[in-house]
Amino acid sequence: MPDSEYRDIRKLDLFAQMADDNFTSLMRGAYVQNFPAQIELITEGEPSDFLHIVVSGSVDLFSTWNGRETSMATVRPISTFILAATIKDAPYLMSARTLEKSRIALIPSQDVRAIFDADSNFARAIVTELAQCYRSVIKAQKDLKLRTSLERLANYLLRQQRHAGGGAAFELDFEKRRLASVLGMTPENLSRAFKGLQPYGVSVTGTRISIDNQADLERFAKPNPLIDDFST
Amino acid sequence: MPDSEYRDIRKLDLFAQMADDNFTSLMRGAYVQNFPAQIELITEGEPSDFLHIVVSGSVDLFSTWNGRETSMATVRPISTFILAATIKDAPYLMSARTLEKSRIALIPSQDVRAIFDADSNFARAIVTELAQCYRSVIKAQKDLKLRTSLERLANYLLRQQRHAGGGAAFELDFEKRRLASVLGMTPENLSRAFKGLQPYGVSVTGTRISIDNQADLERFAKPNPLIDDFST
DNA sequence: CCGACGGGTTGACATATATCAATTGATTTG
DNA sequence: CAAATCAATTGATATATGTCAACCCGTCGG
Repeated sequence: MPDSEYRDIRKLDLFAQMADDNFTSLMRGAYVQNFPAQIELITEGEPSDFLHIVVSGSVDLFSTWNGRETSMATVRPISTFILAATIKDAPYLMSARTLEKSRIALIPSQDVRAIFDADSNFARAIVTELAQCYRSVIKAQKDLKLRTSLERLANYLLRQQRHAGGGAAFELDFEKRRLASVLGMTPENLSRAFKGLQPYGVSVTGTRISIDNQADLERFAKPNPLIDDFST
Repeated sequence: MPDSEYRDIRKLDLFAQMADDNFTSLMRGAYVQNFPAQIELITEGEPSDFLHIVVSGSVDLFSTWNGRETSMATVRPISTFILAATIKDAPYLMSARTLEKSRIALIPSQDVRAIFDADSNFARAIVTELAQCYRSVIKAQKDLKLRTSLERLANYLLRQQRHAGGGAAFELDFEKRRLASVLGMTPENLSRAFKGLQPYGVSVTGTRISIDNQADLERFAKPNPLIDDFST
């Protein structure tokens, strides 16, 4: 593993505070690999042998049932995924596939569990990370159960806008069919939802979004920190 | 706090393995209180000063947005709620109200965080509990995004049946309007959904459910451990 | 006993969302 | 360049779900 990557991983909240030698021994068992786009990294139901870290590229977490499929989340550098399965030594609940050419680090789950017991800073970081993940899913569930698809899209755009720096115009960070799945609707419906937001000053050209009337859109979307603020 | 309650709480997965004196000091700051039915214990958005434990009775976790409300989960004895907010020292994402006369133990959040650092067995238990909670929400989200309301009801009935011992007839454990909210539908729709399951051998009399054709219902519901199995 | 109340149900209807088919437009590929 | 491909869009239509109003039927308190 190149030194720069090693340092990037070290800087993750999950690893930043732990003892040097614990981090080193965690990394000793780890390996890093490049994957092309559209490769299925893990499949739901399989045992969770490795904690995964996206070093570069991006990964889609999705689930299937009865022939249907839905996107649950997107993982971007640098962060981990399937931490909960690793901790519980339980089967993956979601599958993961690369969205683009990606570099993934794999840390044996048993090493993570062992170092957890040995390093209380690491333990605290894992707990914080898990609590964060839990709260994110709760927010997503509130979004799904309390809002219509039009409201979900409106709030998604406001979040994305803020994430992109807050300017009136910004880019969607993934293709619309995946956005539709993340928001819990069909691509056709997303297309109509964008039109439905035109009266509130939203215009779309390809992946470029422009919010021409911030106040109007916010009045419609009614964003709420207890749903839309990812940092708390 | 009576001795029997003290021992019951001690037996919780969360506290079972921790050192005696740590448990004692955790309980020293705690207090237990009786609440009547329909009392709002916590309100979303407020700071999370206490970890809550339902000793007896039951508690509804719910959320609101823009005048709408939805039930997120029901907490029954003996288990904790809002662990994640306590750990992160962040605002509650959900409100909680007693469904019936209930006895609730309250442990100051800062004590939980302090003992976490001092007791690695407690730390591990918290991580396991949080991972469990996280996975439960992921399952709930898959249920919501991948299934129709009829399918959700069918699978709920199968889960409830198993929970009740597996017999052909069993009782719903809460009122239908709340069940509707938990399943993400209106009471009217739930009523129709029950009718929609009649062809699969489901009959309903008040809160009593009878599954007359197990195989038929399962063929329709297609239960899946990665969504419906709460233990993994 | 009566009447108020609340949960549950039902029917009629409105709205939201999905589905299917066809088209466009951009990109890739031979 | 032309054919093939695929995401995105659009229109027509079907299905799912919500809303509103009415009603039923227990329970509870006067």
